[in-house]
Parts: sequence; C-alpha cells; structure tokens
Amino acid sequence: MSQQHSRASTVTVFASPTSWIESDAVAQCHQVAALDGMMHVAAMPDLHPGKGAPIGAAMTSAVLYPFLVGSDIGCGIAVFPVKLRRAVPEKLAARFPDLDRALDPERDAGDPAWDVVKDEIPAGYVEGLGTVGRGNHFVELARIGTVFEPGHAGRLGLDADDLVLIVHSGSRGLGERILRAHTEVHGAGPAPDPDAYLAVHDEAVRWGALNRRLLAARVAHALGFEPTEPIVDQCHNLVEVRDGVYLHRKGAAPGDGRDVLIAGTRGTPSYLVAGHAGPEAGHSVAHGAGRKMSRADALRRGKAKHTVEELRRTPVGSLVVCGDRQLLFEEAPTAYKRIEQVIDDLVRHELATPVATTIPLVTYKTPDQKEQRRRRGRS
DNA sequence: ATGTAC
Repeated sequence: MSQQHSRASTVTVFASPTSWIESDAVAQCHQVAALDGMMHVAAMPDLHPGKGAPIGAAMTSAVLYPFLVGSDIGCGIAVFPVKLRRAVPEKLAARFPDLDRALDPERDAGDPAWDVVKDEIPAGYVEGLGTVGRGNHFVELARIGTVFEPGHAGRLGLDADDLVLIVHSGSRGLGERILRAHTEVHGAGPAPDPDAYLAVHDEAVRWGALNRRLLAARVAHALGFEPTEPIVDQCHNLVEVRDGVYLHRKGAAPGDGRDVLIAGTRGTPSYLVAGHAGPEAGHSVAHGAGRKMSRADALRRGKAKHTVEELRRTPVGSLVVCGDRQLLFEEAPTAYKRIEQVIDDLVRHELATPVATTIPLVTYKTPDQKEQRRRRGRS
C-alpha cells in the first residue's frame, strides 16, 4: 500500500508493489485528489485509467462531482441462484434469448419476465429495458468452484457445483442521459444542486437493479429455471452521502460488511467475497480484474495472438456468446489483470475474505450472428 | 459505456 498527499487530500493505493498498476491511472487519482473539496481517494487493486477519472476508486469529497461516477450510473453485478438438472454449455448457449432486443411494455406485455416489474419503472424510462449493453457487461451462467467459507456460502444457499447466473449491467441510456444533462452545462464541475442530481441518480441506480433482475428473468424463462431475487447485488458506480460527505464510487463496490461478486474475465473464475473495508478504503472493494490493456491495444494485440475460436471456447471449457469480433478481442482474458492477484491484494489489506469462486459455463455478451440467422430462418 | 454521427 502506498499513501501520498495531494494538497490536503490523500491517495491510498490498495495494491502490493508487485501488482501492475498503470502510472496513468495513479496520475488520474492525484488529479482527482487535487479537486476542490476532495478529501480522500482510495484506489482498488483493479485500478485502471478511465475517461477523465480513474476506474477502480472510491473518492470522498465535500463536493459532488457527477463525472467521477461517469455515465453508467447504477452499474453493478448481481448473482442469482439457478436450479437446472443438467448444464451442457453448448445446449444452454443456444437457448439464450436476444438480450440486445429491449422489452417493450406494450408489445411484450405477455412476456413472463415482466413479473419482476411490480411497481412503476424508475424515471419512466423504457428504452433499452432488459438489454445487457456492451463493453464489459455480460450475463454468465457459472458453477460454484472452490468454497473457502462453507458456513458463509451456506447462508447464501450456495454449495460447491451449484449453478448461478451472474449479471453485470447498468442503467443503459438513462445514466448516460443524466450525466450528459449535467456535463452540457457544467462540464466536469460540481453538481450545483447536489440533492437534485442525487434524486435522478437514485432513479438510475434503481433502474440498473431492476434491469439486472429483468435480464435474469429473461434468461430464467429461456433456460427453464425459476426466476428469483438476487443472492447478491452490489452497484459499483454510484455516489452516496456518508458521514455528511459524498462518497463517489467508480468501479468500486460497497465493501462494508456486504457480499460482493468480483468479476474475473470471460475465461477465468470470479470471486464471491465478504467485504469488510473501512474508511481508509472508502468502505469499498474492487469490482473486477481490471483492464491491463486499453481496448485499442487489446484489439491490436489480440488479433495477433488469438483466434476467434479460442476466445469463444475458453481455457476453463466455457463458451462465450459474442457475435461481435471486435468486442471479443477487446474483452479477451489477456486484456485483464489476473483476478487472483486482485483478490490477494484485497485479502492482504484486510478489505475482503473470499467465500467461493464461480467458474464460467456460458458467458453471453451479444447475440451470435449464426445463431440469430438460424432463428430467423426458422421463424 | 453510451447513443449517435460519420
């Protein structure tokens, strides 16, 4: 751990010296620390450079800065229990619904996935409802691998070899619209009326959580298991008022006594952890493996290093459903840091305790084009 | 990460 001072504020990086942290990302932490009102920046071991602000940081300030949360307000990772008798990746991959196609309240009124929408839709925003999005978002059927804490896993209803559905998605166009409305007038400046920003921000956080449940319900109905409430659902892009100041989280999950799924990659395990992070860590833990390469680098280097086939069938035997070749390279496991190193850093700094790993079976990114043609031809 | 423009 390294701690440095920028004016009156502090920057703490929760990573061991051997962990690869890009200097650009640390520089971004110091730029953030120098903002008016900033008190503390806690950088997680998955820290990497973002657009203007670092990703993988919890930033505490007397002033609310919407750009520190970014456009995907409400993005998070949820875990749902799955009861299926057999789980053959090839068969299940072919049954995933088209999660690029939004649910329409009128046309899809009879869709059973709507059962999860009990109250009104946050902000009345129906565009993109039930869609997963792009970038690092995914929906993954996985099985529980190693159980480190059987008692804790048991309380979550989990045991080795159980199946789970992991949903990583956010508020789609709604969060983008909220940030744009602020940025058009105030740029990277603070929210002049923090309560007004928080009111719309909170709608996006609720929208994101609802969307993850909708996505799970769509997959549940298509694959033939019972849709349920999530076991775990933590949002890693949000701002909350805590101890009278603003705690901005960007790619940092609430880790104060809560359980969090820390995503690995599309080809490596993920870790379900029990978070116990204190104020120095911004009450937060990492949200994933963290990018090691920019998207551009991952595309250029990936094309030289991997075939599409080896990215679609991963080293752990899972399948990646992704009709977008560029996205497949951008999201290659080798574009990310080693999840084990990220978890090890969290453990060393006493921010989290691993409960269990999840091993991917099928990761859905975006419809497979061949599969889509086959379905269209059939209907 | 996003919707939209190029």
